[in-house]
Amino acid sequence: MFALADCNNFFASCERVFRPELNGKPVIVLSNNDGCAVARSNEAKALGIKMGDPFFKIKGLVERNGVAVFSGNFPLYGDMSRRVQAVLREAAPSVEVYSIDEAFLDLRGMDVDFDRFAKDLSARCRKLTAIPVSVGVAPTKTLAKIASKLCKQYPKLRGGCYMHREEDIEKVLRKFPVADVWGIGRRSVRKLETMGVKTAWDYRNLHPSAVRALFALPGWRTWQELRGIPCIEFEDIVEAKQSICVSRSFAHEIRTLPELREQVANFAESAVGKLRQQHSLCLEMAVFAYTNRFKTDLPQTFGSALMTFPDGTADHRSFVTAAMHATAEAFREGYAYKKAGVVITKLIAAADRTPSLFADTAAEDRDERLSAALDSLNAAYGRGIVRFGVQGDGKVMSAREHQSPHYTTRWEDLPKVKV
DNA sequence: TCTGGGGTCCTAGGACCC
DNA sequence: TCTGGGGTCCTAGGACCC
Repeated sequence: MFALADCNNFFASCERVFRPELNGKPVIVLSNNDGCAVARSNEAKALGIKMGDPFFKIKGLVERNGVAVFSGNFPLYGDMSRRVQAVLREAAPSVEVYSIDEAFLDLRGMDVDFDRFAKDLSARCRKLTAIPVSVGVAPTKTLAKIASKLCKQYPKLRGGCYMHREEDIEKVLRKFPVADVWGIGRRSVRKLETMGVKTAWDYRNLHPSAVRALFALPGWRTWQELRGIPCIEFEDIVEAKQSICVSRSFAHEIRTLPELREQVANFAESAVGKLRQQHSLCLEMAVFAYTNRFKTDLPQTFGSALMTFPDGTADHRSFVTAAMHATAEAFREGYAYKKAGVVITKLIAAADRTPSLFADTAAEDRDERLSAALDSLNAAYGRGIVRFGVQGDGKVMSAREHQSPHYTTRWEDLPKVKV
């Protein structure tokens, strides 16, 4: 058996932990620049607010209904996520953290009452972190995902449920829209519609050769998993990322190269920080910048430039320098840039590096010590405490009007308890 | 005025090898 | 005039996830 633990309306729930008066009230959390709704409490969902709705379009609705609005507070959500993970790790020997708000548990070989297990685990998460979590247990990861969704739909199953009997699975799948199945995306749904496949049960009953022909390997795996045959690997070992991207939309459009350079320098610094944390080197970096695609009356452009590091690098100075060259190459006068980013790819483990025959190893050692010193200063005193001049104030431009405090990650934001 | 950010896996097809 | 067979590696694009 596998379990999926899914935090309900995660970002909204995190905000509520520290604002308990908002329990039972509509809450939404916005994306970068207060752009879109990316999390909604049940009450906000009931008002018709959809995932990804642009904030400016729902502002009226939000004000009329007294919806509590929060700008995204990722340090808080990341910290709450770690707390939930810690509780999950106590419950099972092997945990796969699938996203910031979901984790699979490997229950193979465990001999317990799984229904009890699911409900107890949910209750324990609630007690220790104050986050509501839905725990679904089933014979495959795909079915466990479905089980955890059931917990949210049926009050009787709140917290946790165990789905394993063939007749129960059939009953559930017959009512479960195929579009909500893990691994079935929009494109596949369109194909399936023309074939009259509407529910997970319909999909499960397709002829295997049809599945292979139309949906290739991923669709095949999903088909098998719906039939109770596990074939999606349990990945509890965190692999180093193969690519790292840092990108943002700007609060206001950028028209000059120096302004763009400042933003990109900050993206590059953030990217190299992540790269160094996983002890990798990168062979390729791309900088891109583009205009606002929604403003169709303005001239549009998508500029990008590629830099390569044949020997691999994770050096702060090399990174920022390369990013600045690439920015100059990608930038064109006369456009209003709305979004830019740095993507680094072709990552290798630092230990696997083949040094150049002609490298100046003394200089490389010196550079590495400098980069390591930057890392430790920034870790000890806060990111950006030591930075490059081109980074300006070291902050990425962003509008966040509804920012909540960093309750758990910043001393001055610790909640005060009245006595 | 205002429309998110960050990933992975798979496949087909081209380039290249002997 | 005739023009094989079998393989690997890389890349771009599609599809999907939260």
